[in-house]
Amino acid sequence: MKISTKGRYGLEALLDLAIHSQNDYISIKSISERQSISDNYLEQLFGALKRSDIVESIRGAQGGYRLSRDAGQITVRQILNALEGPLALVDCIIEDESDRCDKFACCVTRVLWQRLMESLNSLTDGITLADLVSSHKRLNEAKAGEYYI
Amino acid sequence: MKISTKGRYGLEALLDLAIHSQNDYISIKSISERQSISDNYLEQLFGALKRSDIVESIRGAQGGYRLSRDAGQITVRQILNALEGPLALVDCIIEDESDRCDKFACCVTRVLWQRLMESLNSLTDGITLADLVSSHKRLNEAKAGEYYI
DNA sequence: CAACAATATAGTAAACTAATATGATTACTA
DNA sequence: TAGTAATCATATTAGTTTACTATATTGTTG
Repeated sequence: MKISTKGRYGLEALLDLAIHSQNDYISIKSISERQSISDNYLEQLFGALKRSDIVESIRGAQGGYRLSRDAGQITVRQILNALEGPLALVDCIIEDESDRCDKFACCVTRVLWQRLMESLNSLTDGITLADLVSSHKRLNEAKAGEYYI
Repeated sequence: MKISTKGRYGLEALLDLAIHSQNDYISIKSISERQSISDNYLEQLFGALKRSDIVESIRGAQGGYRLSRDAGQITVRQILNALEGPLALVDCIIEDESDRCDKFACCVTRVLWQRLMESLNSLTDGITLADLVSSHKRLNEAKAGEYYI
């Protein structure tokens, strides 16, 4: 019941990007170094993020990635959907999945899985990358404050 | 981001048990046949369910399993915890896990994973096996009704 | 004792994950 | 225009996990 490193790393990398880019393009390499994630692996993730129109890129030297819109317009749900697919705990509740079973017990529990997915969806819909950025800033200030004790 | 067959099969098997047992002991084999789940595999799941005090058993001929308390007192959360562990989407938010990372981006997203877990917890806390049973009964009646159209 | 059923532990093939590797393409800079 | 820094696209792989299967043991009933 874990999400994979795709979702975790991807979210952390996007947070790094949102913090370090002021609308300018940031290279995978610099993100990879700050967050200690393999740059080769990050490239794959950013490929998916680009296809989902969450980031845009410029190739070549001095190229890189930046958010394709304001951080406040990018939700955690969009990010996780791009990297992990739908937040469904079982396959049979995904729209285009047709391999539904016909056991009575399955039909009953399906409603349950659906409710869990909806709850994850609405929660992640309500949190944007901008929220994470400001939560990071608050965390940083709190940390800085500790030195004065 | 899927739960494993442990949680799925286990929940379906318990629902079957709740429906077919009136406080009497039901064999794994009969559940396995009704739900088409390998009986050998179900035995493992019921082992875990017993250790979590969700079912109790009697060995030997005419033995089997039954719920260790009223279905209304058994929550979906208890069942999933027994079979899948805590509903944590990442490891670093589990109480007894000490392998916390120290990357700033991770700390910020940790709060997010925590909120998702809490939401799953409170939702599954509010649904009991008895709820699933009655939802099954309603589904069955609706199905029976269809024949009269 | 024979049939039945839970209990416990070990083994395994297949699938999946998390990378790694390789090479191509593109664009900026000097 | 040569060199280099970067994205882009696939393929490969080591390791892990999943979903069972197998085997043996213990206990219960008739």
